[in-house]
Amino acid sequence: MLSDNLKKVYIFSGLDETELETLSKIVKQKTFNKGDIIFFDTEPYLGFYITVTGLVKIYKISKDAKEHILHLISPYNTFAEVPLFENFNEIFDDSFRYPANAMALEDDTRVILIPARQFRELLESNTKICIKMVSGFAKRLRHLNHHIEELTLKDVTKRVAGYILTEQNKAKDNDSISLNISKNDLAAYLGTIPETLSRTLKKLQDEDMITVDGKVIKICDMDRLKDFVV
Amino acid sequence: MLSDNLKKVYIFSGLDETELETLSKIVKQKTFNKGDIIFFDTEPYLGFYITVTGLVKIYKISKDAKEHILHLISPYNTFAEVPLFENFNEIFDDSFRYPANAMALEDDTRVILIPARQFRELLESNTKICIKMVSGFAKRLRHLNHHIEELTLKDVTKRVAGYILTEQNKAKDNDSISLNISKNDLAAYLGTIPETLSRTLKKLQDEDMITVDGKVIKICDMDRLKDFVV
DNA sequence: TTGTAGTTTTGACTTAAGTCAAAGGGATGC
DNA sequence: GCATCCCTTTGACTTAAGTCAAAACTACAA
Repeated sequence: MLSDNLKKVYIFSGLDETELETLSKIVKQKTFNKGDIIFFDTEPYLGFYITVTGLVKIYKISKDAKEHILHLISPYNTFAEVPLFENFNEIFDDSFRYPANAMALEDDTRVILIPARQFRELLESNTKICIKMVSGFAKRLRHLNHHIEELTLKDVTKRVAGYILTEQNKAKDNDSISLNISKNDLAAYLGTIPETLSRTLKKLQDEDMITVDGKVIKICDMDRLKDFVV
Repeated sequence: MLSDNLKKVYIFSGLDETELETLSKIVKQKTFNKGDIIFFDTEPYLGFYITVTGLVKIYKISKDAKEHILHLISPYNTFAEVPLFENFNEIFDDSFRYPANAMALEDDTRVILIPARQFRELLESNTKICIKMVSGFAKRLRHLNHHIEELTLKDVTKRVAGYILTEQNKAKDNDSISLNISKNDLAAYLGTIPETLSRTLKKLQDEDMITVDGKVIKICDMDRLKDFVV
């Protein structure tokens, strides 16, 4: 049910049943297939989104068609909330655009659109949501800081090794990870290109730190991998 | 006066005189000289800061001593607010560290420290501040998104040209800018090294787009510079 | 003024990572 | 089945930007 989905979203976790009902009346649900565009950075801003199922990539494209992925949004996480706060008045005219592009990476990617105006009204009357919003932004800021640190201070090999360790840490149960995105997308996320990523994984394999089998990467020498990334 | 300074800080701009008085009693003022460390990323988190005079750089250092500057904080802007929202309970134990390093870049750099606990209490009772905090974070997020876009999608020459145009846009009055930071720092901010920055500026000069005289950069061919960066 | 330290520039060289082109793989649909 | 498309890998080559070392310039202090 819709309000059950909303409840699982961090910023809405403080709302009671009535508030959730009210909210669920103003939101819109949409479903996308793999490769479908959710929005382009040229479109007027309508509001922010929640991923309910599937996976969404937030990305930028340069003039010469290079792509860089800023975020990968998994279920019950939000995206495109930043423009909400652009400027109290300007949001509601048509000049506002989405700050990046969003694409579904899996079939049956379901998202919920929260319209900007209604949400802003809710926010101004509800301190709890507001504080959660700040916390959510803080988390996002930490992620971006970390991302910049990785991109500027580390070479591709260290970034790849770092990504593997982070993913393994999330899964935690065993020493292998299964990529949920294509290697093309992983390359774009790590600030490199598929060819280089491929060669890098091979290099880490030749050094006996990992084994790669399709989308499954197994960590063979955790210790060496760890003090290699730092 | 202290509360006059606080009033000029965006997130405090909604507070009345009494609230400002209360706030000014819990804050601490500190003065630093050029090159002084305000905090290291190894120190326990005390609270966030406001720059009142001077300039502060927020930066990261890699194991092999490479530096990257994340932000440059000018007067009446805040820094190190993100950890405030790390986790409601954990902030107050000693395990919390600053997420990056902060250094004064000018003599007589004055900052105000807002202690974490007291500010959190203020925040929970004051929706206005909370909304301004979200807006402030949104602005920061936009900046970081832009920064990542620059670093990943553009080469050094485009980044340098982009920086010049942004600075000129801020000043606005004429077509030349005066760097307020050293070229070493500018290089670290643009994700490169001093040698490369020097050569890049020379290249832009040879192409007759700019002239460089010490810290003053004059834009000679605005149009060409503009459609060069995109 | 000279000294000293820090910043910036220049030159010669190296290298990590990108480009281009082609060949394998794997999945999906007809 | 095979054809098509996309993803991934491999090889050969190029290049942007980094490294290292030294010189030039700047600024302030003795």
